[in-house]
Amino acid sequence: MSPAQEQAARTLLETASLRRTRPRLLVLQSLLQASYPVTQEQIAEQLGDKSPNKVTIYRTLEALCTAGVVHKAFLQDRTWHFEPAHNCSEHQCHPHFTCIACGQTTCLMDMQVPAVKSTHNGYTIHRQRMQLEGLCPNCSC
Amino acid sequence: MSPAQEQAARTLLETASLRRTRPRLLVLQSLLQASYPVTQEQIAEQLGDKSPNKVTIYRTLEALCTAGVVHKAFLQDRTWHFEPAHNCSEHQCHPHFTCIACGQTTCLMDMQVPAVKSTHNGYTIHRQRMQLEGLCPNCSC
DNA sequence: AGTCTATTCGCAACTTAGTTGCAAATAAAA
DNA sequence: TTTTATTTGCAACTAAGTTGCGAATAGACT
Ligand SMILES: [Mn+2]
Ligand SMILES: [Mn+2]
Ligand SMILES: [Zn+2]
Ligand SMILES: [Zn+2]
Repeated sequence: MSPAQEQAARTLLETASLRRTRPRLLVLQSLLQASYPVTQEQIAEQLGDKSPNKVTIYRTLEALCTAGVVHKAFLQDRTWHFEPAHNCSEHQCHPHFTCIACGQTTCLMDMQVPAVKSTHNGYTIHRQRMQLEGLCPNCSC
Repeated sequence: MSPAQEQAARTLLETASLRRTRPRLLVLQSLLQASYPVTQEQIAEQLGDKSPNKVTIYRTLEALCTAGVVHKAFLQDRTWHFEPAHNCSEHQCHPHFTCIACGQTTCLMDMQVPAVKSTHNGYTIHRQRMQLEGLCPNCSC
């Protein structure tokens, strides 16, 4: 973990008005250095010996989500995958692509998805999530 | 359950090359008469005394999904919601809207969502799911 | 109609992501 | 340094979905 990321984690906690605790700094750094959304288990694995307790990771993720610093990106195999919210706008997150062959999920930051109107027949739309399935470049062969 | 729906259920089973058993007919009829995606538990509840065993409902839904007659519409609260596939195209399902106030989910059959291209930077896209969150007409007040 | 067999069903036991209650530890304010 | 509200870790729990296996049955064949 780079010093820059450690600093970023501290700043995010301050932004969120959350106490600067060891578990929170570790979880945030783990999220920041990942290049795709990760699960509680992946975070724990990545942190190894230093990892906080499972319950603490979940509670930290929940607090960060409530503060808007982290998003629940998608639910896959009944498991939530989390990512920093810094690349998403308020209403529209980038699409996520899951390969049905290798299981790998990718953030399609460069794909243009037209945002739906914020209202539709009386519905007020706060958030839009796009989930794509198919074959990744590797598995398309 | 109308006789028409009973007939529709029989036809769908035939289409899917699945044996016409009591549990399968019941599950299919329950799906057909629902106006939104439903869970295993909702199906069991709706069928009441006549409901097949929980495991049988899951296995039936799985078989119907494999046959393409039913779709897993979305995962909510770690629970799959199923619906007949008859209103979806091969690649694009209609968007689903969940109200964050009352929890109700609606199929937005009339919303135009531009289908993403079937390829993107080497990714081959087979299926696209759009999930919307916000306030339903009732709760927008 | 009766027989046969591959398929399907029901039950009990299991798996696992996520949650809850509570006592011990600690961040940060005083 | 002291104090206290907040946070953490542990153990036990919850609940959707799965698995193994013996019993039941759809549908083919006589
Ligand atoms: Mn992403
Ligand atoms: Mn639908
Ligand atoms: Zn792949
Ligand atoms: Zn509502």
